[in-house]
This record gives sequence, structure tokens and C-alpha cells, in this order.
Amino acid sequence: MLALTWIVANEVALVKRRVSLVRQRAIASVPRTRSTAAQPVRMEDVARAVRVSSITVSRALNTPDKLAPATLRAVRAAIERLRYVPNLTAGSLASNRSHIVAVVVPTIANSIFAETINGLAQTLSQQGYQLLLGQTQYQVEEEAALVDAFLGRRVDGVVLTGVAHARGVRSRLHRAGIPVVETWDLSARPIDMVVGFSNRAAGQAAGRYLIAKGYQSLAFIGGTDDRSAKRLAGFREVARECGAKEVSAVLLPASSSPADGSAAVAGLLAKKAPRAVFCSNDMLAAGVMFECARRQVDVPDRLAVMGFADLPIALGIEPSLTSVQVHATEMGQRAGELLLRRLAGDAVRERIVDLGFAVVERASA
Amino acid sequence: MLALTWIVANEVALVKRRVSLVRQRAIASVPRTRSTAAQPVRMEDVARAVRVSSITVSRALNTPDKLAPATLRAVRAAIERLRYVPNLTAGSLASNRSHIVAVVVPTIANSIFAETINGLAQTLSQQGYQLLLGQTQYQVEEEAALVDAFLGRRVDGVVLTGVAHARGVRSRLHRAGIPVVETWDLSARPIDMVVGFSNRAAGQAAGRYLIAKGYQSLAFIGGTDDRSAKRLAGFREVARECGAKEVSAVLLPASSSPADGSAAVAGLLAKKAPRAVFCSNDMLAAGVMFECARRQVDVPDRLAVMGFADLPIALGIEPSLTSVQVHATEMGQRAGELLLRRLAGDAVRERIVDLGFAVVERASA
DNA sequence: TTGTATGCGTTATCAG
DNA sequence: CTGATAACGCATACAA
Repeated sequence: MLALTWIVANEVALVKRRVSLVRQRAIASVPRTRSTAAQPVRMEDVARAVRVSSITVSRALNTPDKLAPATLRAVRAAIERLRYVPNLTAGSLASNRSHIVAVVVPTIANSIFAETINGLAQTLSQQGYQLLLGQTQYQVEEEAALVDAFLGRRVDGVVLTGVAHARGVRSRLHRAGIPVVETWDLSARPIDMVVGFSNRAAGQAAGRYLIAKGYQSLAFIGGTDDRSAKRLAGFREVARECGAKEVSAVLLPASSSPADGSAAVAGLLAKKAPRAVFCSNDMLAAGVMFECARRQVDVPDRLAVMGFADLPIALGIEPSLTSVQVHATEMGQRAGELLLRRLAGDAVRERIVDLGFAVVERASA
Repeated sequence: MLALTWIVANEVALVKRRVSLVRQRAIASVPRTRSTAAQPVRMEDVARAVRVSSITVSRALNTPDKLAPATLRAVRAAIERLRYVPNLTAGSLASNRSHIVAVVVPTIANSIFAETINGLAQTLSQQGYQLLLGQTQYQVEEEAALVDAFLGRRVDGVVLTGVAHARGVRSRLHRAGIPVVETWDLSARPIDMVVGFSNRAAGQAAGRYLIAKGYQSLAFIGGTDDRSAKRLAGFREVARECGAKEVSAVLLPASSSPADGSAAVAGLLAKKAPRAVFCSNDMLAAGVMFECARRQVDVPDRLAVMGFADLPIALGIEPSLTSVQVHATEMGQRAGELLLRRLAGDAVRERIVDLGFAVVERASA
């Protein structure tokens, strides 16, 4: 039986080779089906040109040090000459490594997440990893669909925003057994790893800062998402502890434009106006300040404004904006580093990375 | 010979099947190699559970209408029960369709490109396509490396920013024979398709607008990239034609932050100050206006400011910013539609889509 | 409506 | 340092 099998395999190999030759000739002579058909150059074609086996070509690509210099040169020349483009899809299937990392953010239109993605991309690209982008547009349920699709693609890792996830996301990621990094928040029980800061503590810090400045009547403008809610919660805690008045809050779904900030503060000013307002996003804060300029409400003398994230506009705007700095780019970089270490097989001890935040005092509050 | 081949194939199949069974048992009993190994559930496992062939499972996933309702139900139940996650990598290899589209932008930190990506993602996701993200950080040479990597992944389509590309990009994309959409500019000879607007015409329009407003002494603040250069060229053309003074220009590499705008206008004001300044980006324009506020230079009475892109901040800022609107989101949507049509096999007649632009008059100029 | 045979282009494994 | 062989998991083409 064994012998038979062996012969059989050989026969098949012969047949295969003949088929392969036919296929090759067809490609060379027949006019291409469409305008410019896909490149039919495979690893084997390169191998044939150099009279080596295809595994040698594979090694020239992946582990060049393991080849004799002459062989390497010859293979590389052939690759160049034939314009061979390795099929990474096939490689992924065979090696069970896609070299793709998926990242899920609410939206890249909010440039603060764009910064994190920048840091991530920068770190990952150094090791040849690429980024598959998913946006939920603040629709939490979208996250599940995105994660499913990503797992189907057998991404090597996943980066999520926040620690509150759609149903099933946690278990599915867990089952997949790939490294996962949650960002932009902290959790005592991360899916796998988390790098971020405490949104609640950031809200508390903002509250303490404003109260220390003597502002007693506080307001909050922010989003309806989990992280913004945590900031509000922290903010309110401190206000309560310090005996400040009840914090009025305006919550806008998926908002990060100045226009939203303007509209929100307009509503706030119409009632009993607060003395200081903490915005969950610098763009909202900018909108608040623009509206104040229009209404000749002096900032900070009549209304103090504090932002969040410390975007470039915080430093640029007049008066400059007091804000909470959160290391968005570094968050992406650290997330990338954690993933890379795990993908390299190294154990990661520090699974919870608190990057902290910093209240940056400027002119607006 | 034919008969022999046939027998041979059958024998191999038998051998294979036995191997397969062995493998299966091994998976079931042997402790998994790592902590939580990847899911070993394959299409065949689902098929076996339902007592159908694996192609039936494949059809349940891809063409459910072609199955008997009862079969479909059974397969779906098994998929659920076994938590089967289809391996799209294997599917891609077999079908030669990755269902991935790559997009290359200078940076998503500039939210205007984020808008385009949003439009693109939105359109593509409707058909199950996903987005591989590449950023050049305004380093033109990066584009070539990104495109190479993307082609290696056998992406189904590519979206590029601009029409000026790194060496070899054009030919490589052409050879790949996949649909390509260039955006954010126009070209009479696109790689494949292009959807955007004429940056030169936009610069001209800005120039005409400012001159019609009576401003004779003009300046320009922008980037060093190709599109910004074209806007400047158009701007200067009009200035020359209309007998305005020579346009002084400040060109900053890869800039889109208010701080850059502030610094640039500071330099401009130090010399013989212009009467109006056209900024290649609304964030730069915002920085200009912030600096003017600090220096008590009235906008528009002493310095008129015009922006570009019509970001949300243009409407929000005080005074509101006159800008050139460019339909960034729609650009992404149209790019996505063009790709989808081509990927569906439809011919695309309109390979050059001019979305135009619009000067939006507001208070700053 | 369902199944069989085959190949997609690469890498892992083991042998030399 | 190089090679033979067998997967990787699915979809296409055709047959029934």
C-alpha cells in the first residue's frame, strides 16, 4: 500500500506538471481575456527560471539569510525580471498568518482617533503588518459585525476602541485566540490587553481643576458613548463631593463638530448660565468658544471653557483652550507594540497599560 | 493513460481522506498547542455534521437561494452550533477575489481625507468589501511601497489620493489589471478612473473671488504637495491676469494644523502685509484667524481670509470662514460606486468624474 | 438541488 | 544550504 501510494503520487506529479506546462503556454500565446488580466506569474515560474525549487524562492523572500548568496542573487534577479508579485493571500493560508491587524474606531472623522490609528499604523508597518479599518459610527452594534468580518479574514490581531462592546464580541475574540488590545479606556478585566487611561478619573480631574479655580456652577457637553459617559460621571462625582451645584449636561449623539458645541452652549446660556463648561471634545469646546465670541460672552471671565483630548486647535485657538491631554498617538503605538510582542511569541506581562492624562492649563479656564 | 490517471486520482483521494480522519481525531483529543489555539472548525466539519458535502455549506453561505430551504436551515443551525467562522483567506485564494479595497491617503489626521474614506467605506461595506488603509504621510515614495504591499494582498481595487504618483505606481497598477480610482484631483489620462475636481480651477476661483471683492494684494499659505501646488498655480494665474500684485506664498510641508497657519501669517504680517490670504486648508485658515485675533488684526477689514475644503470649523468659527467646498464625502462614495460597478463586471463609461467645487461666501472674506 | 474532482499559490515539515 | 511532498480551506466547473 505504501509503495502504491508513492507511485501514485509520482504519477500525479507528472500529470500535474504536464498540465502546468500547457497552462503556461496558453498564457504566453493566447490574447489576454480582458484588457489587462491579472498577473499569472507564480513562485513556481520564478523557480523554473532560476532552475531551483519554489521553496527556494520562498526562502529568498522570507528568510534570505538561509540561502547561498549566489542563489539569492539569481532568484532576486528573476523576481525583478518576471515582475513577480508574491501572493500574500496564498501565503496567509499556508502559514496561518495574515500579517493584517484590524482596528475598530467610532469614526476617523474625529481626528483624535485618527491620531491613535497613526501611531498604530506606524508601529505595525515596521514589521510589515497592515491595517484593516472598521468604523462603527458610534453604533455599538456595528462592532459585532465588523469583528465577525475581521475574524473571517483571520486577522492576526484586533485593536478596539473602549472597553464596552457589543454582545458576543468578547467571547468571539476570546475564542479566536488572537491578541486583542482595547484602547481609550481602562478595564480591570480586559478581553486581552488594554492601553488607555481612566475616563472617569479624567472627568474627576477636570472637575477638580475647575472647582479649584473657583467655578461653582458647572456644565458638561459631551457624547452619549460609554467613554464620554464615564467622564461625565467622574465630573459629577467631584462636583457633588465639593458641594458644587448640580452639573447640567448636554449629551449629543456622535458629535464632534464646532456647530454642535455652539448649539449646546446656546441652550445652556439660555437658562441659568453655568460659570464653567467641560466639553468632552476640543472641537465641541471650540464651538462653545465661537458661540461665546458671537454673543460677546467673555471667555474665561464670564464662562470658563475646558476641552478634552488636547487637539492642535486647543493650542491655536484664541484664547487658548485648557484641555485634558490624553496621548492619543502613543496609545496607538503602545497598542501596536503589545500586539507585535505577542505576535512574535513573547509573553506580555503588563496587560493593562495606563497612559494617564494631564490637565493642560491655558487661558480659557 | 487516461484510465490510469483516473484510478490514480481516486487512490490519492482515499489516502487523503484517511489522513484527514487522523488529523481530525488528533484535534479532538490532543491538548491544544498554545493557550487558546485558532478555531479548527472548517467547512467540512459543518458539512459532516449535516451529512452534506462541503460545497453545500459553501452555497449556504454564498448563494443561499440555490439550496432547499430545509437544507439551508440545517446548515445554518450547524454553523451556529459549531461556531463556524468561514475562512475568507481560503475563499479569496480559491475565488481570486479578496473583497478588500485598498485606500491610500496622505494622512487621516487631516479630517478632510477622513471624510472621503468615510464615504468610501460606507459605500463599499454595503457589498461586503473592506478597507485596507495606507498613509503616505505626504512622503510620495511611500506610495510605491504601499501599492506593492496591497497588490501582494491581491486587493480587488485601489483608491489613491491625487494624480501624481511615485515611480512605477502607474505601471504596476496597470499590470495588475484591477480597478483603480484616483481622487482629489482630475487628470485627462487617469490610471483607470478618477473622481475629483480641478485643483487649478479651484485656485483660480479663489483668486477671482478675492479680486472681485476688491483685494489687490494677495498671499497664499499651503502645502508642498502636488494638489496644493496646483491651487497656488491657479491662484497666481488669475492674480497675474487681473493685474494684482505678485502673490507671496508660504509653503509648509505636510501641514494642516492651526499652529502652522498662525506661524505662517505671522511671517506674512511682519513684511508688507497682504490684504487677503488664501489658505489651502481650513485648519490653516483657522490658525491665521486665531493669530489675527491675538494681534488685533481685524478679519476681514484688515486681512481677508479664505480657506479650503469647507470643514465644519469654517461654519463654526467667528467670523465664519469663506471657503471652497469640495464634496469630500461624495468623492469617496463615488469612488466606491465606480469600483463596485467594475467589480460587478459592468463597464464604466464615465471614467473621469468632475465633482466640481463651490466658493462658499461667509464673513471672513 | 446536490455532489465530485480539482486547483488556487504559498509555507511547514521533514529529508538529504 | 536545498528539495520533495503535503497541507492550508475554500470555490469553480462540471456532472448527476
